[in-house]
Amino acid sequence: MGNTEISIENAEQKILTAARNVFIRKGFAGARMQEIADEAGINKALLHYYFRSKEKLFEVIFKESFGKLLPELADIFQQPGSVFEKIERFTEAYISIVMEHPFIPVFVLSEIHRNPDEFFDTYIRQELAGNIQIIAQQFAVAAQQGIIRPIDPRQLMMNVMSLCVFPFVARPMLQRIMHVNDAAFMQLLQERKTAVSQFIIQAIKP
Amino acid sequence: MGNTEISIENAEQKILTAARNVFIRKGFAGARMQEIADEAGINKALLHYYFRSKEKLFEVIFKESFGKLLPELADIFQQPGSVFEKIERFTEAYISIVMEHPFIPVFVLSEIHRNPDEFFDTYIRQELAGNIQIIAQQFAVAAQQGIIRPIDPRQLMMNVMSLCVFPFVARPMLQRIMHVNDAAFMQLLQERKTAVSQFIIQAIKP
DNA sequence: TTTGCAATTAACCAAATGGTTAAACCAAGT
DNA sequence: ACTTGGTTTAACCATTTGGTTAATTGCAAA
Repeated sequence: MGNTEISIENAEQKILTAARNVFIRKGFAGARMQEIADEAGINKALLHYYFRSKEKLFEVIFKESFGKLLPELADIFQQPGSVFEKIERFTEAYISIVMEHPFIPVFVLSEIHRNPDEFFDTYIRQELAGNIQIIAQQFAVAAQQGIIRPIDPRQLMMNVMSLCVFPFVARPMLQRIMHVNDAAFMQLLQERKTAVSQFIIQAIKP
Repeated sequence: MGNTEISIENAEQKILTAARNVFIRKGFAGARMQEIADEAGINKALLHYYFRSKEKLFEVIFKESFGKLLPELADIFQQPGSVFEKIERFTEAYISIVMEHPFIPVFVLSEIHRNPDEFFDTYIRQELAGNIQIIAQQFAVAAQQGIIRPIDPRQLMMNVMSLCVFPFVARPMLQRIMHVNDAAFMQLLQERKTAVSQFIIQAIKP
């Protein structure tokens, strides 16, 4: 009966999955090791056997999640193309990736409040800081050349981020406000991949 | 020496101020009653004397904060005016109010994850649910009449909210990314009051 | 001055929590 | 059969935490 592929997960995987869910529901401080153990169907001591501490466990999950997002996004503004193309690629990539890992923005949000400096030093300063300067510069140049309407590049950057991130962090409220179930919300996000870039481009094209 | 106006706060006020700060820094689960007491410069038992429990204390602060925002926003879409005017008023009002109470969006965000149903039932369903339907309806009608470009009203609503809320919840990261101090960030928010509505209107006008 | 009542505190408590330990389990190798 | 190694568990521990209690303080009315 060879079938240890998906049906039977090993303890480590079960822990990671359970921990991810609990951390999402409760946040870092609110999460309980016992609850994670219960949800994983294993003994609490096993958590510490595989991952030394609550902090370490969270770190593993956080890095694993966030590590998926950063490189792909960083890449986009390196490659050639017009500002419009880059915005299209960025929003499409961000929403696509995060649709498959919806917990990432919530984690990031909670981390930047819990530990802003360490978060920034660990993930942003090295991997993104340069790119962000480049993006702002590209926006500024485009505005100067009349390729896009005059706009503070920092406001534009905030706008792009806002439109991508917010639906994921506000999802529990948005679904209730708009009376949409999970499937319908995923459909909205699907449409949003192009809706956001169209919205932005319409707003900034001369 | 009559001067018990501002300089000398009573214990209750000191507690509320301290609690607000600690809840912002640590979130509900991460906040410690002892830390609040220390920051208020009073004994921990006094917290329970004035506010029965941690939950109650948080509730008082949350309601007090959120109560400032809701009525003013709800009002805007009731009053007459074009869609454009309403968007202008909404973004201006939201950013203005929240600039003076920057903790509100963070509280709301954490509450909709901690207790989505209760939050929705308590604050949204009664006070805003109707208005939100009205807004969506107004957007839909405007699109149909060609007053604004064709756009899914739900996407447009999410866009408006995104652009207003995000800078406040992502502030610790944004300031580091953009290398701006508190004063400069406030200046950015100040400019954002009109920048956001201009951005939206530019995006949706035919 | 005394009484009374709200405000404030130190000391305490039970429950919860992250983490540890020593023993048991179990599959593979000999 | 027996050892060996990683895996898993039950029981335990020290500390933290929200909350309580009983005593003290301060102050205004009688």
